[in-house]
Amino acid sequence: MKELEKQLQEKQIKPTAMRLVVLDYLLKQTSAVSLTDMEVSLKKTDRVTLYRTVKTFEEHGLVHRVEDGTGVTKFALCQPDCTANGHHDLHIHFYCTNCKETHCLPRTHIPEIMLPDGYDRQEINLLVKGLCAACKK
Amino acid sequence: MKELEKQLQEKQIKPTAMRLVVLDYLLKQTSAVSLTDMEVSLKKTDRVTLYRTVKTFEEHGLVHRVEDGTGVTKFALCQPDCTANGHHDLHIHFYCTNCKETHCLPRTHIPEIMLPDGYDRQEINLLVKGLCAACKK
DNA sequence: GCAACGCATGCAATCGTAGTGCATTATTTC
DNA sequence: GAAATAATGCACTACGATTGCATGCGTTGC
Ligand SMILES: [Mn+2]
Ligand SMILES: [Mn+2]
Ligand SMILES: [Zn+2]
Ligand SMILES: [Zn+2]
Repeated sequence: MKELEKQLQEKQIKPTAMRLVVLDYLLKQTSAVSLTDMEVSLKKTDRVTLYRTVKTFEEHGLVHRVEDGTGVTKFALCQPDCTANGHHDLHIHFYCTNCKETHCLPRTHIPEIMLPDGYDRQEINLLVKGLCAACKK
Repeated sequence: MKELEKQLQEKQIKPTAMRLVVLDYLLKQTSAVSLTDMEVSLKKTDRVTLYRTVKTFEEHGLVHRVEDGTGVTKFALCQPDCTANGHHDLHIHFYCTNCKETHCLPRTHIPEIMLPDGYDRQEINLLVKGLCAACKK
């Protein structure tokens, strides 16, 4: 349990009981989760508290939000090099149209994009939809 | 006006009064629009009718939806080669963090993505956020 | 022309998620 | 331990998406 506390403190997040539960839950996930997912899995937790917990996590560079085109925001743990000053784990997200799961693909790099003249890039979101490895078989 | 009717019929969409109004409006836009945008601009139109109109357009390959991370779905006219069997105008979308407009960049091609083994790509959504040419100055 | 049919439209209502306000509770500081 | 500060829980609001249903309207067969 001390391990979880340390992970929070490294990101300057005070380790409350609720936050430890949420972090523990996030560490066990293999795909990005919505607030509703969390609410269902972690019984007895208030949705708004979860909302503010992941918001805090996001602001401190512990989780990033994933936009997978379903309309509901999902969250996943960041790679280690994210901080409160910004998220640096630029990677692809994959949405499986069969199992509806959304995966981070941190190994898959985003290629350089040539924008038209005058456009100034600040951020890139690359979402690939299709069948995940488990569903393809 | 016959021109508009023809455009609908080419996509197998029956040209009703409402649909002509919506298509005319979409042709005049320089950025993707939300249902609320349409509702405000086209007075006296019912939101649900607009919803179903663009849905019909989308199903027939006349418009495509644009997910720009704002949480609200936007729509824009397709390139000519989209049909009811699928949208084929794979291109980048650009969201300007200053003016909040979302542009299709149909000239900017999406580079090839190498996915991990087992993943099967069906669709790609590439969203770039930053400053548009007008706002950068 | 007219009746019957099917699709399009408009209105009301529901649903689901995001977000805010505020009182209560826990934690830190002195 | 008391005061100050931060986190939590509950109530409620906001808003876009979506459905159900009644009505309107154009097309077709007669
Ligand atoms: Mn990710
Ligand atoms: Mn587009
Ligand atoms: Zn899958
Ligand atoms: Zn702009």
